[in-house]
Amino acid sequence: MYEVEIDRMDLKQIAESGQCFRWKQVKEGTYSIIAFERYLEVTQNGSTFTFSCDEEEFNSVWYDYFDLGTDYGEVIRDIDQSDEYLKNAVGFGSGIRILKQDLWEIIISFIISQNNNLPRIKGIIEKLCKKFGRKNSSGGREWYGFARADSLYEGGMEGLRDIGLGYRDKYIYGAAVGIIRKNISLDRLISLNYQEAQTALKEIYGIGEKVADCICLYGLHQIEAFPADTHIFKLFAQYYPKGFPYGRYKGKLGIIQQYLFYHDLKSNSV
DNA sequence: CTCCAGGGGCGTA
DNA sequence: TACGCCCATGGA
Repeated sequence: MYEVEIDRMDLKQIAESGQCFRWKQVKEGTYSIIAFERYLEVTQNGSTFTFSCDEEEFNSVWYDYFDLGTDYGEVIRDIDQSDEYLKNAVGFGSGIRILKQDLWEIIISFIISQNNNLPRIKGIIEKLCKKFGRKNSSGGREWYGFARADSLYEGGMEGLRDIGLGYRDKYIYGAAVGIIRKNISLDRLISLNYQEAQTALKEIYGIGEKVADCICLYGLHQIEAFPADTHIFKLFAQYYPKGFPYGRYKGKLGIIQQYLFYHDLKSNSV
């Protein structure tokens, strides 16, 4: 157990912001997280967070995962105060952070996300991990690591039947083949800048501009990436008829996008 | 450039 | 019961 004070972080907001698919609410204020072949439980009480790991693991793994080195307050303070819609959206999701997640997991997760809804995405990923992930047990609990490329490769296209991927199955299998045959290099993607990474990702079968931007933002932490989906386009048409001020937020558009997306998602579901 | 399939669940009428 | 809509993309 490790207890720490963290400003501007809200587990519920992060969990529901559509960037992670393997968080589960254990009880009010507590979430279980599976990432990097580790199982973590975090409890939030105001700005006090209790991590189920020790201090060493918190510092070496989770500090980075939660992007605790970035001052989101600075981003928030820089918002154009005359932009009522954005100001409202930021106030609504001010505890959101852009997680630094595993690149392979993000590539697969966001290929699955295309033309899909959040509950179904989570269900598919859970099935994939159960079948192709490493089985772990800790504290009398059983959990699966993320689906591994080599396991997916060995399973072939037939292995993906009954997962519910639909037409996305060939993209997932293709990505696994790409890793095994070294046509896709995760290390190389990590070394590229945003534009280069986006271009390289779009060359992967099943990845277009939208998914490439999601992978840049959530898997490579390129915070200038601005994934524009139907939520964003609708909101732009309604609230920014003269165009969204992209230039105003250059270099941190990804964070701005997350506030807008989360606000739209939540305000439409209530 | 435009059009449309392809899975499947869910909200809406 | 039907139909549109999903954090789109590839292929015709």
